[in-house]
Amino acid sequence: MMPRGMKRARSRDDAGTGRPRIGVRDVARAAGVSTATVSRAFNSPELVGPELTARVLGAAERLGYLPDNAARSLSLRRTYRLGAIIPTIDNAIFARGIDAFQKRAAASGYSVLLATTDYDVRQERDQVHNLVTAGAEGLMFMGETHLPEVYRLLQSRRVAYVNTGVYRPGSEHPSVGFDNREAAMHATRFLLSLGHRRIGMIAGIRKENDRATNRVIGVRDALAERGLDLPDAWLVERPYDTAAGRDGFRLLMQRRPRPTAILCGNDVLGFGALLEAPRIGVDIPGDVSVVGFDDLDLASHLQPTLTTMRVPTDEMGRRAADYLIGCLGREPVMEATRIDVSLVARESTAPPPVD
Amino acid sequence: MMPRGMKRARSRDDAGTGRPRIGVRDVARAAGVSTATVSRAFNSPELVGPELTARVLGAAERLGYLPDNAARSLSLRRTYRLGAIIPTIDNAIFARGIDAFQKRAAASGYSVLLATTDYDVRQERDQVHNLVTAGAEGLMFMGETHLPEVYRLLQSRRVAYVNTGVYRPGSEHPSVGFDNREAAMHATRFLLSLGHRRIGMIAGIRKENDRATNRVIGVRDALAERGLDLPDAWLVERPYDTAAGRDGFRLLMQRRPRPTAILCGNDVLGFGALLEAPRIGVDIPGDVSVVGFDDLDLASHLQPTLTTMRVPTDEMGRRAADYLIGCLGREPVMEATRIDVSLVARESTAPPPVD
DNA sequence: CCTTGTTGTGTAACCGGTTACATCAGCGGG
DNA sequence: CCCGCTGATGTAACCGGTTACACAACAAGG
Repeated sequence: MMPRGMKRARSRDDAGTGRPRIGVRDVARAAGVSTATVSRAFNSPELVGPELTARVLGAAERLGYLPDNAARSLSLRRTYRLGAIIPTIDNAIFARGIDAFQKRAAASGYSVLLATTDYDVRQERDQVHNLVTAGAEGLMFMGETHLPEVYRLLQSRRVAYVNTGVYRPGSEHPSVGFDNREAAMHATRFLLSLGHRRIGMIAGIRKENDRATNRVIGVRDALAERGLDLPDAWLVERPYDTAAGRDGFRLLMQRRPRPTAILCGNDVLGFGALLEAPRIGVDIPGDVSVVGFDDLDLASHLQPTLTTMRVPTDEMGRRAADYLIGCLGREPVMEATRIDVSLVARESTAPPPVD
Repeated sequence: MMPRGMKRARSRDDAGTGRPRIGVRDVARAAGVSTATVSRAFNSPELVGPELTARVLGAAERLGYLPDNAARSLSLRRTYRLGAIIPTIDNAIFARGIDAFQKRAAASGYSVLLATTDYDVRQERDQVHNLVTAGAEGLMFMGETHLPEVYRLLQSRRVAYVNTGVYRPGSEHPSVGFDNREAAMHATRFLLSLGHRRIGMIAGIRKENDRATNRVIGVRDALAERGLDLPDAWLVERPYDTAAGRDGFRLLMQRRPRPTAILCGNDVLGFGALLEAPRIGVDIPGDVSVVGFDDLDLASHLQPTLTTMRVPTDEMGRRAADYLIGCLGREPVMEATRIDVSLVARESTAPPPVD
């Protein structure tokens, strides 16, 4: 029969490849102290005599000790892990937000798990489940439309979360962002102030997307203030990519009467409009004005430069991280944080043509 | 003195907010079985009688049991967590790769930790440290230039890793990607075949960036094959953003003699060139041909459309995930995987002007 | 000199799944 | 009828840090 020691010896190396993993007990032995002292030397050195601390750290260094994350998490009942769930990482606006979120999280000792949903709430639900079982203590969402079971899961597991890209002060759900309806109204009012009365829109897909939906509502509401409306013929709904933007623009340009200004659901659609125009002989802004949404890097480089709503997603990502970290640290946190968006007027907008 | 039970009771709820967390022991009690059976019912149901399995799953469902990730990781000595480290998420080419990487990982039950380095190897080292201590079992890198201590850490911790965006069959480090020098040579030969002899380059920052470096070398080598060279005056080095691309293009256009073709270190720089040209009265491709690198979405939409090297980063991300997962599953894996890149000829290239 | 603190360190029991090993039931063959 | 084997289930010892509590040493105050 195998001696007792054998089993333990095998269980402590990496899959039989030799080299046992080094733990607090090893460091403790090497430094001639107890495991408690080792742990304290790392996490609260002020509780340990200075020369002992040095001895422990020295031994740890010498042995190449790195604490085991899983054991630490289990013992502390804290993972220091956040999750971020976005529709797609392929849109620079989300990418930038995630980048800022991750950097801020890292600065506070949190790591970030990433997942994408392709704008599908069912994929979102699955990913939320994945992230939560992977130990995420806090989740950053894009938008506020999530399946009820998602909110239920978060509640029952006591996972902190925050909806970004939206601002909803009264809501039961925390948010960091801005009011999409209001922002769209602002952009629309700008077009109205230039003299436009026939305003069309290339919107994103509204199904299960509160931001896309509210931007359309914003345009409608701003038009309604002047007794105008947004006829179906002037509203096209397209996925957020450049080809779709071109396609949508071409379609709107075929309408008669045709709109003199077009508001796009985001910059990528706006780029499509800008790039399609010269190919079908439409002058921007001479014939038609175009407004985007997000202010991506390229907006200021295309010809003409694109008038757009600037959305500081990096700021949003940082604030979202701050919110979650604050929650988890049991600090007082604001339930809703407003991020300032502003209209950046560039070359793609002008008064409507006189005809 | 506080009775023994008290402490345990407190330690089992979430920070005093009530509701004790539900564990295998609770499920076992509710189902009238042992903890071993509960565990087996979840992880290897074939070892458990069917009606018992059902009883266990039912009880778990009823109690809202979700296994604790940390405990599982500790016990299994597996985290099922991968890390991805990229220069920046703000470039669509990386974003797309990460997206594919994450999706493939999720499909195999792995979650993905994300970190960015801003093209700085010291930030990279810190992030590697973060990800490893956060429990990453495998790491995906961009490029192969990493600090020696990074490789040392990975080795000593037995963390799997793979360098992407490069292809290095003989190397001691696994890679998934393509040969950047060769790809740049290919693009350069294309320009040569159009008749260009004065070829310039807007390169990315080469310091600590093997891909940027090798692309420059590739251009040089392809030119050398024809007895040509790349004078310093025709090589500008710029960070990967559109403004820098415009700037670099303007500079090259001021050189006398000026190049008739420009190869850009990536598409973002290429976009800059394309967008600057009309503003300074340069016709592309009439006066100058421009080639990009990556084939981002916009490359086929700008006017003129951009000739570029297509790099299927999504495929690269998937393969990288496959590689790491294979390693961790102790399956046989290839040490180097080649990803096909190809030149996509579009409107931005033509024979040089006759002058 | 004997309390009463204060500070520093050690012991060992946690955290919550997993699984080696023990146990027991049922079954076929000798 | 008994033995050995197979298959299902239970018991309890892990995994590796953390920390409540015990305890020792030493200083200050009475």
